[in-house]
Amino acid sequence: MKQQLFQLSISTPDGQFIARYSTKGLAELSFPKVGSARGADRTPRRGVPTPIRDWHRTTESALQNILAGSEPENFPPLDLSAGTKFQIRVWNALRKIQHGKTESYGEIARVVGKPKAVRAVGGACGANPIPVLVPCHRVLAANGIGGFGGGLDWKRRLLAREGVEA
DNA sequence: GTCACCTTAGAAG
DNA sequence: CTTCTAAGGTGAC
Repeated sequence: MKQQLFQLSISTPDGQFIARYSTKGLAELSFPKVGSARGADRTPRRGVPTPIRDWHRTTESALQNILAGSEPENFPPLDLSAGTKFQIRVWNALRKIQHGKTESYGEIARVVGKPKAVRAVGGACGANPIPVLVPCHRVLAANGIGGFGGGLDWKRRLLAREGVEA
């Protein structure tokens, strides 16, 4: 059974992000599609529960803050229940990385109690449903920036905004 | 079952 | 210094 997600868009200087909410919180966030300026948001004007509209406000503000290179004051509740036990631990570890700081895949692996599961951490980052708010981009390889599934370009840009040298 | 992936420490050349 | 290998979790085939 698949539960209904409420999809709303967020306009930023970098384009239109798409946020999807479950009844538990923000479940997904996706980068703008290049070139598509049209309102692809299937925002159900009348079916959005009040708490979700509220979270969306917070998400918008948090996202815009991060893109502008500053630390968000508030985060919406995140619904990470789509992930596996391991992935959820990784994502929670990522959320602890402070703005402007970075960790290596090895560090995260150690934090989640699987020091040797470095590559698995990479996998979990790639599976991260909420980029930017769950800062998968703050995880670098031990010898450089490493990779980035949805465009290494974004990773570099986000890090640059935070004043991080990659 | 096999392979590829946002990795890395260590051994060999 | 460069190259190769092995090892972990997960999803696609």
